[in-house]
Amino acid sequence: MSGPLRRLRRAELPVDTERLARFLVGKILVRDDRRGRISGRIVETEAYVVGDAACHAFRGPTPRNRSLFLERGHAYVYFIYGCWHALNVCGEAAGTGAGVLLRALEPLEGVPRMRRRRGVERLTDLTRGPGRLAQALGIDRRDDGRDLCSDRRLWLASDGVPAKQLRCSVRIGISREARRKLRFFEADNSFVSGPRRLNRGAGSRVVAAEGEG
DNA sequence: AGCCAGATTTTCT
DNA sequence: GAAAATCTGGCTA
Repeated sequence: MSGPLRRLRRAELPVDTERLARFLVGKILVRDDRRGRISGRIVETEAYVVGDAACHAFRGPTPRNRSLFLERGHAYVYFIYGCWHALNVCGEAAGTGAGVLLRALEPLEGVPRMRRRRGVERLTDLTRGPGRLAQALGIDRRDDGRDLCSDRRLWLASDGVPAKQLRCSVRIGISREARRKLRFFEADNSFVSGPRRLNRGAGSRVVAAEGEG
């Protein structure tokens, strides 16, 4: 059910953060180093769009968020709650701050290393949630600003398999602009984070996919 | 299955 | 000095 990996080119990334958030569900995030490869299928994203008070770029560039203003396809990695990192993909033209938070992966390669890094056994505890996935892949501030369309260590790929059914809901863990439905995920995928009420039933609705697999 | 409190530190007001 | 795009373990609010 998965073909060979093909690196995503910048030209095929939508030039719009909300569309990019939909586009990235079903794509692959790859971590390569001398010990081998860790990869996972992106099953949940959130868009933090232009003019959005919940977006870290809303009040303009600071030392922390400056890479969020890079051209689409670059990484913005921030540190939060004293112990976690989270990975975003920039979604607009250079100079415009907006991006897509990668919230959950379905593990593909490198599961033993993910287990060691996370200190847990259960497959669904490895990469379910933004902090967990960053820890499983060893992502930290050193990855901030990488170009995911050209970097050797951290990059985006497609295996040609599209997401089955895409749904959207409100975003998780924010207070500002909390009603906007900018969270996207694959329906009925057990690696998606968040409360059940958002993932099943009336808390979410079906949306059209963005592009091919 | 759902909800809550505590951990922990950077960042900006 | 408070808030923060979270996670974990424990209790049933």
